[in-house]
Amino acid sequence: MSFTNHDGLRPTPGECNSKLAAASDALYVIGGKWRLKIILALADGHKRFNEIQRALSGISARVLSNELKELEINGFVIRKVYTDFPVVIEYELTPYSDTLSPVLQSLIEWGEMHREKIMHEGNGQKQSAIALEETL
Amino acid sequence: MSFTNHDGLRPTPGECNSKLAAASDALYVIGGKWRLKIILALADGHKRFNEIQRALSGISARVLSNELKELEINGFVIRKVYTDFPVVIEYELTPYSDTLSPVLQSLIEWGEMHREKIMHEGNGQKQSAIALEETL
DNA sequence: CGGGATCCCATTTGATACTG
DNA sequence: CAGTATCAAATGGGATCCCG
Repeated sequence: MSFTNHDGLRPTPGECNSKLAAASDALYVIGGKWRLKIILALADGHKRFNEIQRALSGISARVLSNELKELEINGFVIRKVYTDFPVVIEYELTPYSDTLSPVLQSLIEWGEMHREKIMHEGNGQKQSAIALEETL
Repeated sequence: MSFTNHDGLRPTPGECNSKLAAASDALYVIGGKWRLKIILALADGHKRFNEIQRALSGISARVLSNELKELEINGFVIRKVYTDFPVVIEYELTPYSDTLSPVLQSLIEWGEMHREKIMHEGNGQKQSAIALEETL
C-alpha cells in the first residue's frame, strides 16, 4: 500500500518529491517506448541497424534512427563505422549503459513475475495486460 | 559494454530475447510518461485527484483520469469513495504496487546518479539530459 | 471537487520511396 | 545496408463546458 524508506517508515512528502524528481530525470533519458528495449537488444553484443530493427519487431527505421541518435547523444550507445570493404556500421553499448543494469534487472524480473500473475489469474474480468503485440 | 548474466557471462541471444519479452511485458503496463510517476506520487499515502495533479506538474485532468483508470484496471491503484458529506474520493496504492519497489528503487537511484553525472560533466557539447521541464 | 464529453491542434508515427 | 525525405494517418494532449 505504501513504500517504505530505509528506516522502514512511510516516506515523507519531501522524500517523495525528491524521489519523484530523480525518477523523472531517469525517465527523461531512458523512458519512452523503445529506449530500454534497444539497450536490451544490444546487451548481447554489437548489432547492425537492421539487426536491431528485426530484434525489436514493430519499430520503423525512422524511429529507430532517431532513438539511436538520442541514445548516442546521451552516452548509452556508440556507433562504430568500419571502413573496410564493405563498410559495416555497428552499434554497441557503452560502459555507461552498464550502470543501468540494476534497473533493467529489476524490470525484467518484475515483468516475468507479472506475466506469471496475469497468466494464472485466469484473466478474470478486466482485460489482461501483457505485451500481446510484442509476442506476435 | 554488455550486461552479464548470473554466471558473469555475456547473455546469449536466447536469454536476451526472453529478457526483452519480459521487459516489454513490464513496460506495457508501467511504461508511458506518467504511470510510474503517479505511483510514486501515491507512495507517501493516499491522495485526492487534484492533489495528484498538483504533485505531478504538467499532467492534465484528462490524462490523469485515463491513467488512473488504467492503473486501477491493472491493479496498482484503488479508488476509494467516502460517501460522507462532503463526498471524498481518494486514490491509494494496492499491495501489488509494492512489488514494484525494486524497480522504482533502482530507477530512483539511477536517476540520482545520472543527475550527478550530468551536472558534473560541465555539459560538454551535447545537450544535457535531465528532466528540465519537470524541475520548472 | 472529481471527473466525462467534445473540439481541435500538435506531435508522433507509419508507409513508401529514394539515396549514398 | 543504412539511413533520409515526404506525406498521410493516428495519437496525444490542451482547453472548455458541463454535470453530480
